[in-house]
Amino acid sequence: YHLLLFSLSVLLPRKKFIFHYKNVRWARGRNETYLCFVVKRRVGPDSLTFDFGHLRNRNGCHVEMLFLRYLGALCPGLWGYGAAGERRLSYSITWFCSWSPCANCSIRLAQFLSQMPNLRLRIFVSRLYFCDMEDSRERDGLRMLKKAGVQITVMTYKDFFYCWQTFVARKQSNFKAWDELHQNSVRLARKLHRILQPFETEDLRDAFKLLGL
DNA sequence: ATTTTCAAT
Repeated sequence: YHLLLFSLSVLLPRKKFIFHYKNVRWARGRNETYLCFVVKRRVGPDSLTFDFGHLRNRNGCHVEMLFLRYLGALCPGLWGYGAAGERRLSYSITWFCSWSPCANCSIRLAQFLSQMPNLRLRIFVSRLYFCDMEDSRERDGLRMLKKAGVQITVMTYKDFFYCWQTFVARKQSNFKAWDELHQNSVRLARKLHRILQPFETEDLRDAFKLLGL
């Protein structure tokens, strides 16, 4: 586990971070997904411990599922197999992913989290994965995650800045925003907001459209 | 105007 955690903690090369987290509309060649995470563990009323690192998808395993595999090592006591009568530890995990989760990962995550009331998950995404079609399974998946209590947010400048400071081998260089970072982030945030609206709203909108209102 | 996606070759 020590070896594992060490390998998770290596900082991302600058170019790799920029290429994979760039929130461009047409993300050609981003055939990998990166996940930068911060794990906070509540050890007392006023004290926390931190763990952080990054992962990449490997061998056909999506990075979210890879993260779940490592969760036991990252979050000791999450499953409550400590001493008898000992309370389960509470964790909050924030991750920053270059793509939003696919439908299957969303379903698996939602199922998993429903059994883990002591685990809070916040997901920041740079780009939305296969969410163009109104009826895409990925859209359904994101709604399921929200229903499971996951906070899903599109990354803004401050999030990229934070990631740069935290996960990147930046060698004292400051984060420089790429062209259209802000516009792309706003566009994607609006899109995500529409996706996460309850179904009724879309139904109403369709009804209004039908009525010509 | 059109372009892409946790590859496959």
